[in-house]
Amino acid sequence: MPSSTRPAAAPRAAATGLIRSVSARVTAPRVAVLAVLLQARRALTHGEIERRAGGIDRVTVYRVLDWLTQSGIAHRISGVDRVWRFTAAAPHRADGHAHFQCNCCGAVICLDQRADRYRMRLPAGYRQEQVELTIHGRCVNCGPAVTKQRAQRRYSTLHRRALSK
Amino acid sequence: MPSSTRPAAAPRAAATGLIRSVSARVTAPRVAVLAVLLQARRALTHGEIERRAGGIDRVTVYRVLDWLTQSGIAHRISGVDRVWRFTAAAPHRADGHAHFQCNCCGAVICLDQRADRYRMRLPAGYRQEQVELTIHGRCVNCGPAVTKQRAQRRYSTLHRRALSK
DNA sequence: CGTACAGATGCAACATAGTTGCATTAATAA
DNA sequence: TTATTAATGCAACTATGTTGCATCTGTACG
Repeated sequence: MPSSTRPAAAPRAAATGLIRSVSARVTAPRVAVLAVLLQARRALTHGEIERRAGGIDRVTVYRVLDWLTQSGIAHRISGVDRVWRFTAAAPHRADGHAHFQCNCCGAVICLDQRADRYRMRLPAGYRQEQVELTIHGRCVNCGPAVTKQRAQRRYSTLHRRALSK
Repeated sequence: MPSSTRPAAAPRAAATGLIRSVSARVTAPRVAVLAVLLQARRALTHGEIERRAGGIDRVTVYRVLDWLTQSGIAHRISGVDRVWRFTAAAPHRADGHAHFQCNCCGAVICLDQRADRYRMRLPAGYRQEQVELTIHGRCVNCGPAVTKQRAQRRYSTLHRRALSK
């Protein structure tokens, strides 16, 4: 099959289809960014997406990600490290699923379990709208934990460092 | 009681005691910051703490908050708006309790319910260490919701604005 | 196929939250 | 009272994200 030999071709075609499906303009940055998300096995930060998409303006990447999120094509997660991460929003997990974030490397993945079935007792006058449930721990790449305290200390600082490269 | 007429006296005394209880130096910035936290009825951002503590260097406030968190005296929460918020860590809620964050004004409060009883199925090789459970919705001050979509759009932008003043 | 135009892009400048290095100050122990 | 050592304050820096505006381009329409 000569037309499918380039590895990046399939995600780009899927990206184009998704963008067209919300009747929006199919532009190079949108296709590139969405193709990156479709290929990722975990949630990516803006920086990671920018690097993988290659040659697209920083601001445009922000705007494309905003747009993808508002269109429901992508999904935005806030980690403990004050950084947004994005995934292509597969339909089965469009809303309310739980996440995992690694205490060591900061990587975020989506879990299958729903979070929005938890109803909490709130003070009078408060209304529950969404539930955000994130498990923190060690991912498969980071192996078994060091001490609990060391892990704690790494929480905020190391995350950012490890991920920004 | 002449010694308790100044309203700020009691929190400051409590703050001093707490700092001494971990055998650390009792300094003016530490007492001021911790007294602010002890008086707060919700989690405060760095900016709010700095303003309320009055006249303490920005960096020192960051360092005091870091130290309070690492000493277990204070407790750090990451909201959807990429801003740390801090509370004095009451013993009963030292670990694993849920939080509420308002979609409208961004305010964060601690809930009584524990979050760490939730065990999630994780992919092979992943280890659960902490659970973070945050309910998003409308707080009592912000009243009933507008449309769901409008609330969504406000999610990231309005939070920061509303809170930074 | 050519053209018009809404809307997307790219650039520069800005804003905000947090961090680092280092000289000075001050809380505690002796 | 003094010495020691940790904490402070200042300046400069980094990272993440936003805004304004001129230019370009994907799409619809002729």
